[in-house]
Amino acid sequence: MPNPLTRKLELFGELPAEDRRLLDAVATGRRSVPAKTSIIQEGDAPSDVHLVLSGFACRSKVLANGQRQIFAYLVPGDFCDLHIFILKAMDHSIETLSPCEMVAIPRARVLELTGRPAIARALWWSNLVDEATLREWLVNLGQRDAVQRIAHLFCELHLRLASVGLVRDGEFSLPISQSELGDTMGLSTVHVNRALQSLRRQGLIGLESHVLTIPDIDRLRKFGGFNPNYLHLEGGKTDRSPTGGVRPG
Amino acid sequence: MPNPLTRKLELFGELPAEDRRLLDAVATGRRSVPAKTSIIQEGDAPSDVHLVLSGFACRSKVLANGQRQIFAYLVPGDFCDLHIFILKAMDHSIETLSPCEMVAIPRARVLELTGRPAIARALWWSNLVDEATLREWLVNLGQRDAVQRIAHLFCELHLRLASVGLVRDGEFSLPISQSELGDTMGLSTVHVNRALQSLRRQGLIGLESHVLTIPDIDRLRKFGGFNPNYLHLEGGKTDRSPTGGVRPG
DNA sequence: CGATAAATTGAACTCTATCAATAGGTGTGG
DNA sequence: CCACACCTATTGATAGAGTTCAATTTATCG
Repeated sequence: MPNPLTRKLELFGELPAEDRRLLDAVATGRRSVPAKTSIIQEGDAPSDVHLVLSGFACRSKVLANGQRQIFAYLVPGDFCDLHIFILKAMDHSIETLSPCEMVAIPRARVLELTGRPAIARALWWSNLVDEATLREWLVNLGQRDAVQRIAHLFCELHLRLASVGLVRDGEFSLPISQSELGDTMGLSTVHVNRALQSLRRQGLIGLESHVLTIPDIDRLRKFGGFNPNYLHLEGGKTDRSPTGGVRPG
Repeated sequence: MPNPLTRKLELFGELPAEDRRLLDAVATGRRSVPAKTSIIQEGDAPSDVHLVLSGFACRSKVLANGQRQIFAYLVPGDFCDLHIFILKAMDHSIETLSPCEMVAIPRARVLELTGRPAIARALWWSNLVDEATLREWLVNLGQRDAVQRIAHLFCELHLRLASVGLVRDGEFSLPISQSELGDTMGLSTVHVNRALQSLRRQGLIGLESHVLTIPDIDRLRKFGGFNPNYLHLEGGKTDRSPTGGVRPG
């Protein structure tokens, strides 16, 4: 059973068996981290690279006045801080949203991985996708109203989680609070609540006890103006169907 | 006289003379591009890498309803599309804002550059800074009101342009319209206009015939909540003074 | 100098935030 | 098992920031 990192990187293209073995081996020594726990603080210079194996974490920054902006969700298969090889200090923080399983991979081990050309290319691809995602979030905050904005985010999570096998029958676990959603979308908690009700009322989503249900993903995509091209999944092993290679079940 | 690319990359660290020579040589064959001209369209798979030598260009995306979001300004020394080595197609467009001078560098030439370890590292650094900038813009859109938002953008441009020698006495050329500013900040043209007036009224900026004057950068930074750490200039040849190594003149 | 784009202003309207209160859930200690 | 504390979700009412529409003035450019 491949770990989520291997699974994600193979979306870019098939990996040599030896590479796959190396990647799978990296998931040993996992540790459980409770929800709402800081992994890395702004200003830190971590020596290990952290990888999420289960649960949701996030990148975020807290302003002087206490406002917080979350600018990425880290889901299983995502690296937290690959840039430590270049940058002197973190310019943002990383913390868990839900209880997570993580591994801390020593620099040397990561260098071993990036020494393998296929892995290096896949990691580069993954980094470019992260960057494209950031751009799409900017479009989301700049151009869409609250309801569309949240719909768009849910479409993205649906696809990203499906690509690591975490979606079943259009349902997936969304272990975050409405206030955290607000910090993600630049909205107040109250308004997030009302936007969610609007989505439910329109039958676009179901959301109960932190399980999100999307009865008709195409409808939600149309509503939120979601176009999956920025996730750059079309070149790899996935197909070009409207759902971007993701099928229920 | 080094070109702006060389100058920018040396902010990360001194380069071997031979590397510098290679980088400077890349600026031959420049061509002039008028304002508001498309360089690369979403969906394209460009074969050359484009570099800005003078003027302002931008990354942007236009939604189905005609709304546009600009998510990066490309100023002298910035590459437009280094990712063509990995991604199959552009997920956004690039166009000039002002008249620009650009060069199209063939893939092979770029590979020659990235074959030099010091250049490769500097380019990686530059890419990470671009990504951090994107995150900061997300904070800007998500958490700050219109006036602070614009103030923050101006502080960033001040520092970035100063780092390639384009700021004199707190003044620099800002060859973009208020409507483009609006597309950048997720604001209507009308509101941008009023926000600019507010900044002028407070004596935080002067802006006349596309020349921006910042009489007191520290005051503007405080107002906009600007912290230059995300531009990661502190590790290179610049100092740690409050202006991040940038001095008038 | 005329034509066109950009900047500016006013007024009405909308979306989102804020304040405040209530209800539901969960975990802890007794 | 209950009481309590605390956090999350929900609802109502009000205020504010930003948009939209429309008109006018000011630049800019051939």
